[in-house]
Amino acid sequence: MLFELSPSRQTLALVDCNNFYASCERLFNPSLNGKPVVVLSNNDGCAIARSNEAKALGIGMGEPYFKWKHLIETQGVKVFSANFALYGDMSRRVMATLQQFTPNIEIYSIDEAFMSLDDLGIVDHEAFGRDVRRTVLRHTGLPVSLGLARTKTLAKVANHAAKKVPRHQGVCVLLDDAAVRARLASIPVGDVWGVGRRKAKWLNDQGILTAEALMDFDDRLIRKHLSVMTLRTVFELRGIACLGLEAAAPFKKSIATTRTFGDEIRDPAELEAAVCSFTALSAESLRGQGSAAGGMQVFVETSPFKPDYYANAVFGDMCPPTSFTPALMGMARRLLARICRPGLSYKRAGVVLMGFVRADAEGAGLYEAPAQQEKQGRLMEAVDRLDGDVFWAREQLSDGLHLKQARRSGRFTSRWSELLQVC
DNA sequence: TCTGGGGTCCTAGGACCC
DNA sequence: TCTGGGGTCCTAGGACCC
Repeated sequence: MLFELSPSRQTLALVDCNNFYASCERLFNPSLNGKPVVVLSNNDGCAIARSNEAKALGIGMGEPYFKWKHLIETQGVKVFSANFALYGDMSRRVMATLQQFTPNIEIYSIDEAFMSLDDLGIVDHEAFGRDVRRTVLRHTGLPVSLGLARTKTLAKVANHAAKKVPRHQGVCVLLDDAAVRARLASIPVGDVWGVGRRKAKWLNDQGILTAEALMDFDDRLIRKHLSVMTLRTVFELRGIACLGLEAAAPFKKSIATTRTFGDEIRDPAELEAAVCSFTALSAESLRGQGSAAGGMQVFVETSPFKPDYYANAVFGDMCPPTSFTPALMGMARRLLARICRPGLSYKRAGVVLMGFVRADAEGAGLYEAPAQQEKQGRLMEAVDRLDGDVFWAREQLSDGLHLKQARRSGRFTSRWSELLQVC
């Protein structure tokens, strides 16, 4: 049997910050309250967060800036370059507040967390939700919404309702079977967590339009035409928990640093410097989780919106696996040399680390003398403590990371270097 | 003129093996 | 007309999420 088939008795809450990045900008600039606010992606390319007022103007998620730029003049839209240092810091404050209610939380993304409510002795779930909401607002100034339900997928549904249905005022409890069914009937199948555009289209073609219809659909057809993941989603809609709370942050299996450049790069030395910067950032994150990388991918790309598009990627093996930045940079440069064609203007590049082993595992650094290894480790620790204020020599050539960020707000909460325009 | 970044997982298909 | 079959491993590409 694939799954335990009895309905779940657990209770989960999904806490989600409302329009997170836009709310963070408002926090330090109250004059933005009530006005449409949009936060842009790197290079000020497209919208990645919108206040409710901005959504009401029809500015879509991921919509390119140039398409709605005119609304700045006509509708008074306030626009900001992404300030990930600020958002990361605010996220940590929100999560710390949630952890005061229970240590059993799963930080799912920068602005979302699942809380296990079992063992808390909650009698009135609605009142509990309101308490969490009030407390987070008081501690951080950020508005959140809560959805309470028996499974993660239903908690997502409840959270959606908490945001969209005014009478819920940010808290929706969905524990009763009849209430679940009624709610699912009002939700388009494409809005269900785990059902993307492609699966929604297939389901619509089968006559499945709502989450309720998906809940009642044929398991065998789901398994045959979609995937086991989608079948899990269907079970979760039925109140049968297939996805557990993952309290410990899982080890990443790959770590990538990639950027689209604000201005295209023609000079191979500059491209190399940028790739070295990406390597240093990925390596820092790698050491942060105590891993060493056994593999690396480097890729480059010209603008896909121009003729003579060129994209290429190459893999290399690190033997033994390492987290030592100079060794990783050396590999990155060798790989880049194999795919970088002179004369082209590059718009995007990236470094992906993979094939991780624990940094202290046997085999990691097997061929380095122990004294050498220890020296390298101490050096990297010292570098990481300096928190981005150190530049590797080859990075310096890159003059930052070639990002355009015309409208970034101040670093209200961070001492991070102004030079490194990354999260 | 101007279109993000960082992840995970599944599936299909080929190579290879017995 | 013709075909063994089943297993594993790897990779590329797709789909999805925030």
